[in-house]
Amino acid sequence: MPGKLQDQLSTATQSTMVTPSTNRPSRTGRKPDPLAQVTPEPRPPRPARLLRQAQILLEAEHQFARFGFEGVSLDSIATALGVSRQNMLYYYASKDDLYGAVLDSVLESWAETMDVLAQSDDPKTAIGNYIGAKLRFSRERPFGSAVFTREVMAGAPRYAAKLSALVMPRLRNDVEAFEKWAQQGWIERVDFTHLMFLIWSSTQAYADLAPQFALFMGKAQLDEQDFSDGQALITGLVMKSLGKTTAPA
Amino acid sequence: MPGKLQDQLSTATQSTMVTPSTNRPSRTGRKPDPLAQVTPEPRPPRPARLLRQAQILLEAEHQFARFGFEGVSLDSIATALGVSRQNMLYYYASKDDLYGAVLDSVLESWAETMDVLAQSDDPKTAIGNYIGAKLRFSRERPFGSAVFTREVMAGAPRYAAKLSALVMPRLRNDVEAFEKWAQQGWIERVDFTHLMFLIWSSTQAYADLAPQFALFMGKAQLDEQDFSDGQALITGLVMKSLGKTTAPA
DNA sequence: GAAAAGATTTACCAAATAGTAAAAACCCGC
DNA sequence: GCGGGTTTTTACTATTTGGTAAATCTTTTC
Repeated sequence: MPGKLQDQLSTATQSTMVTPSTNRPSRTGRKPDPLAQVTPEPRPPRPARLLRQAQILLEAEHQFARFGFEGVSLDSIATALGVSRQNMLYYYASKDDLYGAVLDSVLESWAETMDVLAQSDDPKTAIGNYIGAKLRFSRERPFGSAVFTREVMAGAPRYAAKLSALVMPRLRNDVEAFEKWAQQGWIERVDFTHLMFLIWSSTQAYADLAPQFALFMGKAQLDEQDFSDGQALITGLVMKSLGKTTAPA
Repeated sequence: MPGKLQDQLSTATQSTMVTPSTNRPSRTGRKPDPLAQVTPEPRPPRPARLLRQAQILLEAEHQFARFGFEGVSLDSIATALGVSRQNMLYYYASKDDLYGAVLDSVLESWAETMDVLAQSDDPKTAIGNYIGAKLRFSRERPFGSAVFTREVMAGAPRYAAKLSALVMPRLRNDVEAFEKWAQQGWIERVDFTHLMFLIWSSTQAYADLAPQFALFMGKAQLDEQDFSDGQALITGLVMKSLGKTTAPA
């Protein structure tokens, strides 16, 4: 699946740019150009490097999703990629670094889907788009989704700050969107906080618990039809509970 | 919390009874009574043993819930209990044994709540009781709940058989209960499979994601009010989606 | 084509981990 | 109090793990 890798390439690039900690300092400790101390000018990384980083990130995401941080060894990631652990440590200086990079890239996409709700004025289309976006994320990024859930379940031991900074405001924002619509009389007033919890958990489940869902349905994995069935069910439930789902004029 | 421990004591007892594998064979390998090979007569374990087993099980449940199987060391469980790892291995012969015992005891309670749905003829009360039972389980056994979810998320690498045997039939049974009510015209027909997924995941979230929910609500942990708010929201949603929720006569 | 920067390999290490073996201490019914 | 089963402790192992140091390719740049 080269497409998927390509998708993540940009993320890897960005991640590298943002966190230069992955650019190991040269072992000699000597500056390459002592005259230009103010501008280290860390010349752009080669494409091959970005590709490797993306490959590592992808494999790490898969493994962290299934076995969690402690359950994955750098060796198992490295051998899965056919490289040596030491070589991998050249790209990500430590296991924590790698894990952080995975979570960064996941959280970025995750946060985007949270923004979908408030992007439309009409509650009906907004909610539909929102649930659709969250389920699409579950379908397209199931491993990343699971990494995220695992981190939350563990009490976010190594990501509490970013979670608070990225996730909480968006949750709050979404609740406020519901509140606004209720105030305008476009939707029924229910407990929007818990409604968000329900939407969050039920859509997330189509990533985290998908294997179990599939097992129950007697198939190897969920197909597109299952996802759209789930979307229809969830959307229908939420819509109906909010009563008047069409914005006037 | 001595009450909680007491609650689990029975489970531990039962678990020991059911799985005599935790009763280590005597190190000599020599039968204590060569005349009575047919009736080993494994004299009832002392109360102290059961207590210890229950303590170990409880602590293991807590730690496995947060960090998963691979993320927990026997030492960390043992030191948390103030005993030596080797002593703990006397009660549970291996890490897998211990993990299996935890999952056994959790799954037993979990399966019980699944049976609540089909125990009433009236859909309204049945569904209400069911969602209530599942949320109570999330509240009273959050760690066990999380262990279960973690196992499912990992693809049930060491528990697939029991999951299929215990969970799947119950899920199926619950879906059938919905189907029956629909056939009798008591409830609206929706996709009951996905409805079960929604109920499962949204109630389970009040255990697995509770810390995150609490964080969002600006408190240290969810209180009883939050759980009943959640129950009201979920129940209301499901009820409304099923339309006619009162059984005729 | 030589120097420099980038990438990979080889060698090594200290800590942690699950598990084994057997001696020692303990407890309980008689 | 004594003998037999039941715990607990002590001692030890083999393996895995994340990480470091430095030598050795390999590629780019001038």
